[in-house]
Amino acid sequence: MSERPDRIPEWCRGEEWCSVTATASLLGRKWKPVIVDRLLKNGACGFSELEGLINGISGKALSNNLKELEEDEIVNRSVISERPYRVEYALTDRGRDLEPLIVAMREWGSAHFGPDSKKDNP
Amino acid sequence: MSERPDRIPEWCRGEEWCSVTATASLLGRKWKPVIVDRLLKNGACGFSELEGLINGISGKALSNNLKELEEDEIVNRSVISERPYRVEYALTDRGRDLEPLIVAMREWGSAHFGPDSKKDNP
DNA sequence: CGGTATCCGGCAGGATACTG
DNA sequence: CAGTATCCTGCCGGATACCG
Repeated sequence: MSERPDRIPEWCRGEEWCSVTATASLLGRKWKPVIVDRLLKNGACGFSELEGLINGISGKALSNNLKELEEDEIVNRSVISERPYRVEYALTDRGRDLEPLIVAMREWGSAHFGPDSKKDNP
Repeated sequence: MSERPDRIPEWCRGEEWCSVTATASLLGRKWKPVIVDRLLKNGACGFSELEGLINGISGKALSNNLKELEEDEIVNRSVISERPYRVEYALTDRGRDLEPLIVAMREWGSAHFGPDSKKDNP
């Protein structure tokens, strides 16, 4: 498949300052980072399993986002068994490389809005 | 202002697995991480200056995103001078705390789509 | 179980023109 | 310079119903 997913803008080529734009183009949606987070923590998941792990997501949104993540080679989908029908979504290498990014999101989020976030002057 | 911006969903409260959702709610848009990236690299900027640093953004999008980032206490806006009219956007402490996250985005982006990204087997 | 089809609303964001 | 106003588009995503 393509080295450069269509989701990354055409004008965004190589320049160092473009890398954030490129990343934001692939992950900058409501659910994508959360999906990657759950796959990092739980390993490969089935569809409904993933749905259960993500509070508030609708089946359609999950389906669409998984499809795009697959196109962008962040997630890999494989059929595990035919009867009963079982599918598994797992991170690719590229997807696993997102771990530091997701960890940074977790930390920033819980530092500022989490259970033990310190107010202005603790 | 509010500890928990409205943009973070109501059901997202404290639980550790919510921190990614919370962060995605605040930054998970097309331009926000890019804006933070530019402010990190260039320091405080005026409006047009920032517009020039961000390839492809429209004035309206920049205006809207800055307003939201300000509401979420990630960016601070201050009027520098009245004649000529000058404004400056700078990161708050909370905004500066995003640096590791933005750095992770830069690194993932340039590793996978950047000028010197290695193909599958270098 | 693992989705797709359809309908539908909202909002993000582009273009352009205009203001103080 | 630093925006706002308006118009208009497309996509995102929720709800629901249905399929193999």
